Amino acid sequence: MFTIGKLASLTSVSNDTLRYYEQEGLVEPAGKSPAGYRLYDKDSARRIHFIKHAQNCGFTLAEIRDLLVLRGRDKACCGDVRTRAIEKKLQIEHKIRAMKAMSKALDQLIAECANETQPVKECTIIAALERANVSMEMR
Amino acid sequence: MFTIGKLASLTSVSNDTLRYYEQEGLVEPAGKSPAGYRLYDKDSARRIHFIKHAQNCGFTLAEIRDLLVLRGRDKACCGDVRTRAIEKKLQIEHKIRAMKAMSKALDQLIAECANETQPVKECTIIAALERANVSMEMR
DNA sequence: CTTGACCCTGGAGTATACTCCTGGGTCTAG
DNA sequence: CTAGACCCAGGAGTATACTCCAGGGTCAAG
Repeated sequence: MFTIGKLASLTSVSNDTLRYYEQEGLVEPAGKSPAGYRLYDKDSARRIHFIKHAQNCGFTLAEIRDLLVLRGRDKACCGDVRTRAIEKKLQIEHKIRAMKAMSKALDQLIAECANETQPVKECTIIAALERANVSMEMR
Repeated sequence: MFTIGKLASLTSVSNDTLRYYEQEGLVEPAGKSPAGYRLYDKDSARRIHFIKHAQNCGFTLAEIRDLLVLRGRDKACCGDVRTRAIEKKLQIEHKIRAMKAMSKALDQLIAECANETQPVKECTIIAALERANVSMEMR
């Protein structure tokens, strides 16, 4: 069991952020000290890592909370989680395609702009980005 | 030449958003009507598409403005754009790796949770996400 | 028994990217 | 010549995800 500052440094988030997550229903301390200090355990750290990872991958805090709540409900069916997972996977795949197109466009730009003294007008970044045909319907 | 509503529907953004972009220095109308209506041309539409695409790929409006401003400066060297492009490419590659890990974790989840009536506790989404080893230092 | 590091709550402030509202002018079809 | 659709500026409001602050309690070391 450790206090908030410890968990904060273990997970590289701030005390404030941890309290904010608690307020938003994402993490509960494992317990409280007699003085009212939040006390956390290893599981809390795993939960924070989970949150950060999921966030990194494009889940919002609300979505993450949903997943965490589902996990908590013994009666919830796998199907619920599965549906969400499939939905999210499609979103992620879409985003990956967009990012790959962007990456390619950047590659081209980097290659073609090797001449450092050439004026920008000759650069192809804008053309490359305009060419890249990725749908716009993403958030 | 067409008015703001036309451009809005052509590019699937709202009138308000277009005015906001103008305010933020991202798009100028090609001209104004005698009554003060904004008038746009095809280039405006291309610019909006560029903005939306770049945004979709993780550029912030500030970064996009920088790129657009650079394009406008005849004297700017290709090197400036190139440096930004390389930086952004690294960020994008990092993000793509994270998303791929997430996608894989989701695949696994979807496969393992094929039994729709299985309780969530048996699901592996959290485990999968916790296993996925993607660095946390991303924004 | 005090000092400094740490913790608490509650609330305000920040950045980004919109989104909506008020109160008014313009334009086109019937 | 009027109704309805569209445009304007300026400013307030929203959502997300923090971040900071005030005012005060707690705890371990010396």
